[in-house]
Amino acid sequence: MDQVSFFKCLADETRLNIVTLVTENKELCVCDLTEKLQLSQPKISRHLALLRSSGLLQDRRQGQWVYYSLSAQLPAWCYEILNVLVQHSPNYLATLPACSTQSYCE
Amino acid sequence: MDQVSFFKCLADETRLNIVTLVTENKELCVCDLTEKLQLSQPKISRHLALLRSSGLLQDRRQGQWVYYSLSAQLPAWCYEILNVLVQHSPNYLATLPACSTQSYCE
DNA sequence: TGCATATATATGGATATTCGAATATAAATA
DNA sequence: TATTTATATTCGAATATCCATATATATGCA
Repeated sequence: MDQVSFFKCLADETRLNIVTLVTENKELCVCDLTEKLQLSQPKISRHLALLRSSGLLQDRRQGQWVYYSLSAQLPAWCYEILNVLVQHSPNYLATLPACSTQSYCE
Repeated sequence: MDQVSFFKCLADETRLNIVTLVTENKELCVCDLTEKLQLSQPKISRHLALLRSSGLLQDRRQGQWVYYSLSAQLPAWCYEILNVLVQHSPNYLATLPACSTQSYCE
């Protein structure tokens, strides 16, 4: 994970929100993110694919659900920056609805 | 300076190098950067304009030279992230040639 | 004023990014 | 097996980004 790739991951509002939420919550499934961010499933999924192929996130399938978390292989400076991020993340992220994790989290 | 704009500033190799060098050196003129990064003057200038209009850098003209430095108005999290950056900046930045600050720094 | 140096901007083309819509795949369950 | 739920991918269009080249502006000095 080089620095430019890392910042490209964060240089989009959707991806920044995804990464912030995943960092705060350790692990989230796709429908959690779809619900919390109120965005379409393909949009979330496309950004998750980019974050995964960049090496920032890792995924884990459990039954029908796929859970995303921060990759365990990141260099230290990535974690340091993400820590700064979540400590200064915009307040609205904290007020997003929780997810029932069933039926597209409706 | 919102987070997405900040990361867009850093999501380009040229701009990342400019910001890292300026953070390390407090203040640099355009020809310093042109020389250190071995890039064309218009290319450097274009990226500097973007960094200035984003509010990340401020400029100061002294005679024919324009000196760039980090904006003094940045939120704390920006400085924190930039500190992480310079402490983990790739080694090659440290070995770039110095600038004689005369005649396009030749 | 005229010229050299330092920096900025405009133009247009190439490439990359982002999106919505449609569709595909994978697992669970009836 | 057929259906439902969860997730992923493809496609084309719109937009954004980046670059090289050419040119403009600003300052200093003869």
